[in-house]
Amino acid sequence: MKSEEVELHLRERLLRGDFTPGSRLPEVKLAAELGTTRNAVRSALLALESRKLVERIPNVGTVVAKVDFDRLEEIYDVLEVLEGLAARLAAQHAEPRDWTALQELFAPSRLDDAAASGDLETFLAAIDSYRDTVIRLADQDFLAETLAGIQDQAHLLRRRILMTPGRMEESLAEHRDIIEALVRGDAGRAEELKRHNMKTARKRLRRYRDFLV
Amino acid sequence: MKSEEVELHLRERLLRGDFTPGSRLPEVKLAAELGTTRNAVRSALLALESRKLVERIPNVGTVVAKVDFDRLEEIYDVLEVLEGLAARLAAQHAEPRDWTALQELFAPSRLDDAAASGDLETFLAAIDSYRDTVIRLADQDFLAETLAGIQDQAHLLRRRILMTPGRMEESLAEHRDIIEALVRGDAGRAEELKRHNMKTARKRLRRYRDFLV
DNA sequence: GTCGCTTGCATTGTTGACAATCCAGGCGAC
DNA sequence: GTCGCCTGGATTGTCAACAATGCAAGCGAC
Repeated sequence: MKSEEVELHLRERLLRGDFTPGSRLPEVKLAAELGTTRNAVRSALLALESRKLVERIPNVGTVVAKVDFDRLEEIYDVLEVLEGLAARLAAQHAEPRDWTALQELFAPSRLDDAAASGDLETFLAAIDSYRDTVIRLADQDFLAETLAGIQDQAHLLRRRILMTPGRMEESLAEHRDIIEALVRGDAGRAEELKRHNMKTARKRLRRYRDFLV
Repeated sequence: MKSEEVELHLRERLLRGDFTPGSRLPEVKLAAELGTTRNAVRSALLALESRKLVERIPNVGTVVAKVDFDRLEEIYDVLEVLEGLAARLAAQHAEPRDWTALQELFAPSRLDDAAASGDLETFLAAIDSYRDTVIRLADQDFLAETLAGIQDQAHLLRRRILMTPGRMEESLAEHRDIIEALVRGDAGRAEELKRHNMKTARKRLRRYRDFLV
């Protein structure tokens, strides 16, 4: 198992929440588990540190990054303008027919059941489709990379925010509005609506603060 | 010389433009130059790769990152919304008296000579003061880190854009407007003006494309 | 001349052993 | 009992030697 595979593997597990924040990630143990060398694990952890997914304390060890609440609010501020930018660029670059798949996915009554019953995985998959489509149509590699790096850090919280009462319905309605603006090619409105969507997420982050952390 | 010192040292030189893009950075040669070990250089280069300042080609070597023009336009799109965000947050968080130093620095006729005579270093120092002040007053660590990482990648071009005819005067006028809005605490206007400032920089990037690369 | 092969060099990649560091637990002085 | 010291174990950090890789120059066949 090469260093990059180890990094990918660990990243998956970290994003899924398999490791509890603050728990230790000893190089030798991981190397044994994954059937690889300590160095491969080591450089993978080094890379994950630069993504802020783990924290390395010199001569002590590596621990899973803790979610700092104030920092998460800051992350959402940044995400707001960047996701808004992505929506704007996508609206500018795309043709109406580029949106058909997304339109169908978010068509009336298509996702209402998932939202009402709290089917997180289905709903998350839909939101991810939105993201992937927008980022692809925005056609900006640098923005895509930047967003990916930031979203990694907010990934765990995102799931929990969606689990707060009524969030899926709220988010669903907001995304339907956004997509409508995107299809119309109304870049300014799409940006505005996406930023609004991030703002409402951020409000919940603050409101349910004690439950989410 | 420890790995982090090597990284800092190389970063300085890369940002100053000491190495021509595409030139090679052999681990052994650098280690000898800096009086350190190959390992220290190696991990420094690894870290610089994640900042996109150098490019590492497996089994071949490390080269100074080339400036890809399309990518730089994308970077400026992202910088536009993030610097705008920083200005907005700073205007929201700061008191009028927080701006006195910046006001004095950008006071009428203070920087006009530097702009007119093309004194890049003086002018850059002033712009850096603006940045530092805004980022400090915005008081958001995450935004500061994100911006720092991105600005590193655009640093070389920034100097060249300022050298295009009339840019310093243009930028000076724009910054005076921005600062005026900041002092008034007009967050929306400050954001708008800073974004405008980045847009005019981006226009020059495009206009002088062939000269800048 | 040019194509393909080979050989040598420069460079990075990997490995294993050893050094440095930190932390916890135990032990003794008071 | 508590404070301070010390020691053992766990973990990361460093190093030097060796392996693997890729590139370019040189050489020969045609």
